[in-house]
Amino acid sequence: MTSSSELENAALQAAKFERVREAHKTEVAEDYVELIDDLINVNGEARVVELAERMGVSHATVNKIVGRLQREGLVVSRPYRSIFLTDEGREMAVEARRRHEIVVKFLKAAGVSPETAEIDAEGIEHHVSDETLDCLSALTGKIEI
Amino acid sequence: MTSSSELENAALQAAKFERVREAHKTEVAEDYVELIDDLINVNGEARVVELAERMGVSHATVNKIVGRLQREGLVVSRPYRSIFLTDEGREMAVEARRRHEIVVKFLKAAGVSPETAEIDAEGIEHHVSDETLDCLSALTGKIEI
DNA sequence: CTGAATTTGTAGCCATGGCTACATTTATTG
DNA sequence: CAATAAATGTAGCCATGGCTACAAATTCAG
Repeated sequence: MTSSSELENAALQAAKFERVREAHKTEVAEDYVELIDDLINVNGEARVVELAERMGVSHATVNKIVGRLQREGLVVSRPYRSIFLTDEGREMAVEARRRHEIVVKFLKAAGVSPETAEIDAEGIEHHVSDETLDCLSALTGKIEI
Repeated sequence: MTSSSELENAALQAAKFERVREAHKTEVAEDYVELIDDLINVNGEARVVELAERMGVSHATVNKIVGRLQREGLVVSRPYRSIFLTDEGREMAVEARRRHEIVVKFLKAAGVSPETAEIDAEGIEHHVSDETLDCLSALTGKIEI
């Protein structure tokens, strides 16, 4: 149905790509928000330097992105102070971590090495619908038995 | 290991995000090259209008991206003519389709509806390592039995 | 074969997320 | 407490991938 011999409906196909582009917009936000939450939980605060180090990016880039997150109401930050999550940001972090963990668990259960599972999950988690997430959970249970 | 109570090594974590960013760069190329290959196989040629329609994007955007693909040696195009793949482009298309199909098959086998499977696969396929791909194939076989 | 429709190209705008370089503020230490 | 170190902020650059608007070429009708 996908490709090869027959071409699917153009509008449907366009909708899929549209969806992927949409997901990309929230990916960065999810990753940052989740990391900020982790840092707050473990270190007691989230600072620009550590975000930069853990994201593998310059502090200038972090600043820019934190600015956007603040505009979008996910984060609160005052100059030269550490970064906090809004309620909305915290919700997003929780949800992101939930997805992440489901995907990682599934991959490991499927026989993927822990290292690869972590790496692939980082890319996959943002593109998994609730429906698929449920199926992965269920499958993880079955495999483990 | 991922998050919650303990923070993993910063360099490792950075490497993962680095990897995801890297994948993003090739995503667009893979999607276009695969679609171009499909169009050539089915319609005999790939034209800008149809790429635009199927990607859900303006023709100006397609033009810009095709320009990049040509700079990168994946595609050949002359003004006002249809678009062709280079050998490298064709290889990328074949590989992309292979991944796509493995992911879709797996998702369907896992109980995801065909529509959702197609949608999610579009986002997932670019972030799945060879190791994971092998595990998904194997798992698909087991589930089907 | 000419005129209209379609397709393609191009220019110029925008936001994002990279970067370096430099400025400023905060923290540390002698 | 002053001087240095570290962290943060800001400016300005780049490429990407969106867009609209307009220009040019090609195709299709009549």
